[in-house]
Amino acid sequence: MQRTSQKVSMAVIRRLPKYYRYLENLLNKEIYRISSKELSRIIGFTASQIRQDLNCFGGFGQQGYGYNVEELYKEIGKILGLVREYKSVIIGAGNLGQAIANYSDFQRKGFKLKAMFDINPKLIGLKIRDVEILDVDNLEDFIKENDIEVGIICVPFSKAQETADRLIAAGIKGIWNFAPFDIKVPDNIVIENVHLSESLFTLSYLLNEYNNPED
Amino acid sequence: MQRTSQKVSMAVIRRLPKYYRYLENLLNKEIYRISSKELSRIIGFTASQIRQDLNCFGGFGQQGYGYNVEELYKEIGKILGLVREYKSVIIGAGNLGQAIANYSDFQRKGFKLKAMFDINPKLIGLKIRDVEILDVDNLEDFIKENDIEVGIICVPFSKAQETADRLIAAGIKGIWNFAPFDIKVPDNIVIENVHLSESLFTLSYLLNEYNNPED
DNA sequence: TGAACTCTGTTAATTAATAAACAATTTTCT
DNA sequence: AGAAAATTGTTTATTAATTAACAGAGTTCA
Ligand SMILES: NC(=O)c1ccc[n+]([C@@H]2O[C@H](COP(=O)([O-])OP(=O)(O)OC[C@H]3O[C@@H](n4cnc5c(N)ncnc54)[C@H](O)[C@@H]3O)[C@@H](O)[C@H]2O)c1
Ligand SMILES: NC(=O)c1ccc[n+]([C@@H]2O[C@H](COP(=O)([O-])OP(=O)(O)OC[C@H]3O[C@@H](n4cnc5c(N)ncnc54)[C@H](O)[C@@H]3O)[C@@H](O)[C@H]2O)c1
Repeated sequence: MQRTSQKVSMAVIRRLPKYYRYLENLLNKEIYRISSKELSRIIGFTASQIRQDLNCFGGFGQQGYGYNVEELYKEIGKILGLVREYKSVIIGAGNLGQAIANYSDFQRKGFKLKAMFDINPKLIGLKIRDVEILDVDNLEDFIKENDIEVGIICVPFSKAQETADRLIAAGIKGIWNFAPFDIKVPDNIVIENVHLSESLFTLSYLLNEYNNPED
Repeated sequence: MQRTSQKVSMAVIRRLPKYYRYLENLLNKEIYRISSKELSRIIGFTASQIRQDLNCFGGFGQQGYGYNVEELYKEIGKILGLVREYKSVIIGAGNLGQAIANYSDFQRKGFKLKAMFDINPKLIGLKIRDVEILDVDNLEDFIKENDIEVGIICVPFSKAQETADRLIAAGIKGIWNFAPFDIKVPDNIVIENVHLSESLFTLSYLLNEYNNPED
């Protein structure tokens, strides 16, 4: 077990959700024990990296045996903070906002959607899966009154920063942003920018790289 | 200019779309010249990294002057392969598939949506922005007849790999996958897995890290 | 025009991330 | 029970990524 709790690198942190997903799959297959070597084979990281990653948070394995899948799954869930609920709201109830609202997996992992907000009168008052679309004018009041912690930004990119600023002023703790804009937040606020177009353009690059081999 | 065209690292490649986006913003603000130092200030990478990244592909700047924004934007567009069209299809016309189909930005960057496919008879025959939802039974024929290059997977995770296999067998070149499953593809096929839940769980981790400072 | 200044491209130095190695411990099997 | 095999946690080595440094080329402006 790591004694000195020094800062864990983002590279490690971003691998944790992948471990979590693969462990969940193992449990669903009723596999209750796994070695770093075998996990390496299915997840694609080296066994060494898996052991080192996990050891950033504690010694969850046992020499000669490996890891108990259920225990490790629970531990990583704790590390990721998936052991409690996060009251959340979506701002921008358009195509993407509605798609996310309709997606139950995030709710099941603790992200409870309490309301959606929009500026378009035609959308205000509608419900998506029991969650009402409210007038964005009520955003601050709702966040304060309901102790909302997470805001999911699905507004056009030109409104993304101002929406974030309103969320932060109202007391939000974290922002999940889908607008193609790098939202700036103060140090005590957590931001995760998604940027789907960057993923698509990477695909585009790789498509051409293959067509024009440079080696 | 880099003489030997050695392999560019994925770290660099994944930064290119960000350069592209910021340069587009600069052009919209009618800024036609920029130094690595100033770009560093607005994009958040070090000036040194910017110069080194760009130099993987050529000497686009000029000593004493900086970079011509329009020229650099065009060059990166070429590098990313955003100078031609990619005929694409979406498989899975549910919440996310429809949201992506309704999003015009990707089309504007060259990703032309030619059809959507679903297994649900209630959806088959409907149109999203002039694009028809077809029976997934016709997937292979459509891809071959229309020279489709890119498949966007929006089916449930349990159908993701088999959908990919069908796409590949039919001659697709690249796959953009939104299902929470790491799709395996042969070497000559490009895959970009999105994994929104990994992004959300990273946010969750960071929310808790802040609450339990470890330093 | 020319001196002072700017800024790139590129190499060198530093830091971070990944992989390998291995002692210590536990399991497995006879 | 005891030897052989397996597997972790952790240290060390290696590779990759980032940052710094700076010569040389080009710009700016009096
Ligand atoms: N749909 C996609 O597939 C997709 C993909 C990548 C990125 N995005 C990004 O996600 C965001 C949403 O995309 P979309 O396709 O859902 O767009 P959309 O136009 O369907 O929805 C945007 C919604 O935001 C609302 N809105 C506008 N200003 C607002 C404000 N100030 N406060 C509250 N609501 C406001 C609009 O009324 C609209 O309902 C955009 O930034 C887009 O660039 C979307
Ligand atoms: N909606 C989101 O916000 C979101 C977020 C993250 C990930 N995802 C992932 O994206 C995928 C789609 O999500 P969704 O919310 O749109 O789900 P959805 O259920 O709304 O849509 C899935 C669609 O796929 C169709 N389908 C099922 N099997 C098929 C097959 N074999 N061939 C063709 N079509 C088939 C279904 O009929 C349905 O219309 C899922 O894998 C989901 O996990 C969605």
